Amino acid sequence: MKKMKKRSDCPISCSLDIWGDKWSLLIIRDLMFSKKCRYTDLLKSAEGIATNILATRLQALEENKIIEKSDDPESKSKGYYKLTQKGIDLLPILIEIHLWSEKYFPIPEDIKTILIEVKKDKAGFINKAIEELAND
Amino acid sequence: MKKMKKRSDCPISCSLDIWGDKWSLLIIRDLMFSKKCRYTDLLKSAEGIATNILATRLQALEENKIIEKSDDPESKSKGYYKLTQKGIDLLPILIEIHLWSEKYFPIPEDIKTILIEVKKDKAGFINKAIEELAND
DNA sequence: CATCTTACTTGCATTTTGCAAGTAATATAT
DNA sequence: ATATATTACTTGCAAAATGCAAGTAAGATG
Repeated sequence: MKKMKKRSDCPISCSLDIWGDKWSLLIIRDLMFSKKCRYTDLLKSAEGIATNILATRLQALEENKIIEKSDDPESKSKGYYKLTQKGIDLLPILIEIHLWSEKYFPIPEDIKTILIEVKKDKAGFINKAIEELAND
Repeated sequence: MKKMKKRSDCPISCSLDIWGDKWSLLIIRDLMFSKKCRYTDLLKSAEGIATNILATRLQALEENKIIEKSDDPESKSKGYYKLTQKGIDLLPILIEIHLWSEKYFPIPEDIKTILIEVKKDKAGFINKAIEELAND
């Protein structure tokens, strides 16, 4: 897998070099909120990612230590992906994207309900969620 | 300009459909933090965007009401771009990307200094910055 | 032991990106 | 007044990334 060359020292630019494409944050979203962790689960997500794109994105995210692949102890044919701490720490970014979206687009009701909780105590929500994610 | 088709109702996905590429957030960063507002200023940014890519991204951001183009009253050959409220409201996302970057990469000292202020009172910093941006 | 599932890989067409050069409408200098 | 420069792009083309369909290999299931 060819690495994206670092374009500058800007923190936004460095971040985008890693996950600044149309698919990476959706994969991270699935691992974070849906607990989808197997390759086939990720393939089934609403947006319909192509299998070769999924494979290359997973590899890039793994190389950048955002996710890690583990073997399923029950079955040798199954593996699963999970977020590293570096990946879990993207949660505040995903939350802010949700809040921005809510302001400017119609969004699903179930997500709206969760965002009401977020807005009551953003820092508290994030800390709790990060802790839960770290305990998996 | 061909529109990115909406892939799903997910707020993350809808957001990425608009600004989820390697360049859009860098343009928004420049308009937000450097007050670079002319076409040639944006072209000169550290990452070296190609002129045709800049033109298509600006058009897409304008169509999506993230930025708007105005004429310079002093000069007919000069125009400038500025963020709309919708664009200004991306600030919390950019701030969280900065904070994530700071945790995982070496980042420039001047930005670190600003992030110290951000961490003292995140909500306060964001409110003040949004207000200032809206008054331009 | 045959079929199914999982996790991919490969090949190829289409789309997007990147680079270089070109252009048209002002603006500035001589 | 004319020549040069600047601004804000557009165009053409090569290279890279994406998307789609089909294939594959190892392990699980009936």
